[in-house]
Amino acid sequence: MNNRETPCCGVARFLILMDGPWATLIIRELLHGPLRFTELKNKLDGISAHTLTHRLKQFEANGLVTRTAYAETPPRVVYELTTLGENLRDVLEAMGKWGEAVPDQLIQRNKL
Amino acid sequence: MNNRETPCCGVARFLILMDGPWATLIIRELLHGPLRFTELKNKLDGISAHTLTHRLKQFEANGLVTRTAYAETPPRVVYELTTLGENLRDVLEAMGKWGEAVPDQLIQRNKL
DNA sequence: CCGTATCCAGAGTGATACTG
DNA sequence: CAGTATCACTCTGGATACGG
Repeated sequence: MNNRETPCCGVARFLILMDGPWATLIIRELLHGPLRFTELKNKLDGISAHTLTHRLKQFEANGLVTRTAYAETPPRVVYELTTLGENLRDVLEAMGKWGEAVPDQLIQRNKL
Repeated sequence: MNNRETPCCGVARFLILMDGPWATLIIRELLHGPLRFTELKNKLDGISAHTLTHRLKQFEANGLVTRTAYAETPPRVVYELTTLGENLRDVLEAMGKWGEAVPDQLIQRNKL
């Protein structure tokens, strides 16, 4: 699926950047506005600091999120979507709309 | 992220059903119309029979795809989207639209 | 508060070879 | 043609403990 010159379609490009189950969930939270590390961690029930750090760094490297650290004590770090990240809103909304129309039983059968 | 009574938002529900990098790509191919196993495998460059079988079975179990086997020699099996699967079109289109707007350099830096 | 370091488990996937 | 079986690898992600 990878290892080709340049991904043909936009769908594949989306998938490369939004890799893993947490990626989309993190973006969703940030669509409501900038958040601090701990706020993000609290909202994303079940995510580990390890994973959150990893995903946030990847997003930052890919230009979807900006990281702003304030030299205070205690430190304060705020994550915010870039324009590129903001543009994911349409995709997330389409996902959400579809997901809400899915019968509950289907979700139940798959690990949750 | 999982192990809660019932997923709160539609986004999470989408992610549960569309798990793994190939899931979305398979659906995208089927949006163009029904396809046979081998046709699907050829269009999805790099996918193994193993993986394709797995994903297809999962889709079938979740009611996103129907599987029709014709008792012929050689056998012919056709996969087709259900209405639920068809409804993913909007989501895929949003993804594609976003992905096409992503600068090439970002894609290059991540394994491809 | 905001991470990082390390170790480890599990899922998804690929390669290969084989079957009805 | 349409899978299945087996093995092994990679990568995400959790747990825990520690550092700035």
